[in-house]
Amino acid sequence: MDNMKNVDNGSYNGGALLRMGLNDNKAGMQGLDKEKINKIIMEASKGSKFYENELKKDQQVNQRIEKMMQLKEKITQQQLLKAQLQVDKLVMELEQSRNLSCTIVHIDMDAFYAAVEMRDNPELKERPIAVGSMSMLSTSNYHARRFGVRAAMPGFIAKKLCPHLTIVPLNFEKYRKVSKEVKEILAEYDPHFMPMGLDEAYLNVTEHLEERLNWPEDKRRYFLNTENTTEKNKEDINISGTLNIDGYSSSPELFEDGTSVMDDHSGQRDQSLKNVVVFGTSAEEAVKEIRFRIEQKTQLTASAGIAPNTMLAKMCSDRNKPNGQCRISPERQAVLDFIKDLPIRKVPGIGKVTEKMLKALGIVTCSELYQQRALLSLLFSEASWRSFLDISLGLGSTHLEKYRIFRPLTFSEINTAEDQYSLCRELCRELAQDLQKEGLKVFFILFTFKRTPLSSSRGSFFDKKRAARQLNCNNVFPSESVGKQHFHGVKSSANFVEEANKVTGLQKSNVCEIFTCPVCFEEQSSSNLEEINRHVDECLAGSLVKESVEISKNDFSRENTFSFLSHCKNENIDDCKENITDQLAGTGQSGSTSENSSGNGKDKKFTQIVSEKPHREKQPGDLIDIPRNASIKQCLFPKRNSQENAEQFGRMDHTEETSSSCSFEAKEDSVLVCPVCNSEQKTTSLMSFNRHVDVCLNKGLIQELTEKGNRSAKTSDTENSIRVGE
DNA sequence: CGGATCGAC
DNA sequence: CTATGTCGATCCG
Repeated sequence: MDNMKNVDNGSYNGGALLRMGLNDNKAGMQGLDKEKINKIIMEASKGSKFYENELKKDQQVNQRIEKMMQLKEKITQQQLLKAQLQVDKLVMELEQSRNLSCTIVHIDMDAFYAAVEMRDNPELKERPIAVGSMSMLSTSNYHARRFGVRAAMPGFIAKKLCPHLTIVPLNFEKYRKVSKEVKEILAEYDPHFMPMGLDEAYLNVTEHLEERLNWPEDKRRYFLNTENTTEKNKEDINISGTLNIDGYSSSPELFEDGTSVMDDHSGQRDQSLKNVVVFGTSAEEAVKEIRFRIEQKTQLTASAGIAPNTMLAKMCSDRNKPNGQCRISPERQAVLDFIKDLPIRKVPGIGKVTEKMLKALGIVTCSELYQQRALLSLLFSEASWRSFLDISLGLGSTHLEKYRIFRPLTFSEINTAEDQYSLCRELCRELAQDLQKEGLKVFFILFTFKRTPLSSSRGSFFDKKRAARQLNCNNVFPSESVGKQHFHGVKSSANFVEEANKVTGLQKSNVCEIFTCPVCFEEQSSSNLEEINRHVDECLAGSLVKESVEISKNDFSRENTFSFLSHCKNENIDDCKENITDQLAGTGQSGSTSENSSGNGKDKKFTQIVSEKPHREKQPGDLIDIPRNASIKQCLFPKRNSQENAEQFGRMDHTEETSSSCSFEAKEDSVLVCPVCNSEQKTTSLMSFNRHVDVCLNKGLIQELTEKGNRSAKTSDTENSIRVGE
C-alpha cells in the first residue's frame, strides 16, 4: 500500500529528495529512486505487526472517506448555497481581520542532529548517516536521504535501503548545548522568540526591524571567523578573493534569489576588508545575518522563512531548504500567490489522513481548498473547516505564544508570592501589549474578586480546566498559551491544591492588601471582599456595564478562568495600569462607549453582543467579560450549524466542544444584540436568536454578493483563483 | 469523560 | 537474530 507511513513520508518530501539528489550526485553518491525505495520498504515491512496495523488504520481511513462521500451525496443544492453564503460571510470577516503588519521568521536547523554529529566527527561527513537506533531514527543527513532514509524510520529498514548507512546514537546533551548557542543568537532578534524543540524556532522580528532601520553600519557588521569556518568555506574565500557568502554554503542553493549577503556591499569593499560582512536593514538581510551568525558560531546551517504569520513562515522555511531562505512580502496578493498552488500537505496541521480525505474530494492544492469551502463546512467539524478556511486564505497566528519559551512551569515552581506577583505583572503587560497590537476596540477584562482557592467543591480544578482554557483561549488571550503553560505538568487536582496551599498562605490570609480597582484605578483599602466587589460593580455600572456580559455565577466554566486576583498588590497592577489606561482611552475613541454600543455604526457591528439584564444584582465572584472581536466572530455561526448538520445528515456531532467555544449563551432573560443588524432582540432561547441572525445574515450577504456580482462575474465556486473580499 | 486518532518532531 | 517513538491536541462515541 502506498499509504504506509514511510512511503508516504517519502512521497511527501519528494521535492526535497530530488533537490538532494542533485547535491549528492555532485558528491559522487548514488541513490535510489522512489520506486525502489518503496519496494524495499514494503519488503522489509510486510508481515510485521506494525505493518498489519498500518493496513488496518488505512482501512479505517478509507471507511471514513466512504462515509464522507455518502454524506456528500445527500447534500442538496440549497444546503450548499446556504452554506456558501454563511461561509462567505465569514470569509469577509476573516479578510477584514487579516493582519500583515508583523514579520515572523521561522528558523529551522538543517538536519540538526545529523549535522551536529558530522561536525564533531569529520569522518562521517561524506558518508550517509542517520541519528538514532536500529529501531528508530531521529534524522538523517542528506546523503542518506538520497536513499530514502528519513526521520521516523526504523534503523533496520534504513540499513536495507542504504547498507553503508552509519547509525549514530542520539546525544541529546550535545544537541541541547548547540541549540542553546543558537538560541542565544535568536534572542537578540526577538527576546520572546518561541523555540519548537531543539532545532526550530519562531521569531517575531517586527520590533527588531523597526529599530534596525536606524542602526549604523557597525551594528550590522560581522567578522568572518575563519578558524571556525569549514575547510570548504576557507577555500571559497581564498579562491574567490572577495568574500562571497554564497561560497560558504555547502549547498549551491543559498540565497536562491541570486544575491549573496555581500552583494549589496561587495562592490564598495576592497580586498583588505574581505573578512568583514555587513548586513542590510531589510528583513531578508536580518535573516541572512541570523543564519550567518548561526553558522559562524556553530558551523551548522539553518533555513529560514519570513512571512506575516507563523503558518506562512513555516512553509516558507521549507521552500528553500537546506541552507536557504524565502520571504513572503506582507501583501495580501503575495500571500495568496504563495498559497495558490501549494499542496495542502505542505501546510502544518494537515497530515497524511486529512490529505487523503481531502484528496477524495478532489482537493490537493490550497486554492482547491478554498473553492470547496462551502462543501467542507458541511462535511467537517467546525474546527476543521475553519482551519481549512484560514489555510486557504493564508491566515495564521501573528503573535508567538510567549509563555512557551520558558521551560514548562508547574504550579509547584511558582510557589512564592513574589513569583506569583511577577507572573501576574508579566501577564498583565503581555495582555496590554497584545490588545494594543491588535488594536482592539473592545476591551475585555475578566475578574474574579474572590479569594477562593482555584479548586472548589463543585468539581475538581481539572474537571473545569478544559472549559476554562477554552474561555481563556477565546477571550482573554489570543492563544491558549496561558492555560497550557500553567496547567501543564500538574498531575491532579489534589496535587494542585496541596501546592496552592503552600503558597505562602496567600489565599487563606484575611489580611487586606491595598487593592487597585481595575476599572477606575483608584486604590481601595478594604478588608472586605464584598466591599471591593461592590466598588468595582459600581465602577463597571458607571462606565462599562452596558458593554459587558454578565455571566451567571453558576456557569462553572468561567469560575476558574485566569483572573486578576484580588490579592494583587498595587505594584502588580501598576505596571499594566498605564497600558490599560491607554487602552481604555483608545477604546473610547474608537467608539465602543456605552452610547455607541447600541448605535448603528457599521464598524461597531460586533462590539456588543449581549447586554445584561439591568436589574440583576451582581454577586461576589461574578465574572464580567466583554467579548473581543475574535470571539464574537466565532459566535457568528454558533453551534447550531453543526447541530443542524447533524440532524440533516444524520451525523452525530460533538456537542460540548462547540457550544463552549461560543463565548456567550443565551441566559433566561437576556437581551441579545444581533451582530448583523445591531438591533436588540429579546429572546428566551438561543435558537430563536440564531434564527433572527440567520435571516439577517442571509439578507446582508445576498445584498453584498449582488453588489459584488455587478462588479465581477466571479462569484461562483467554480472559479479558479482565490477570491476574497476584494 | 476517556480512548482513539491526528500530526509534529 | 530482532526490530516502528512520544507527546499534546483534538476528535468522537
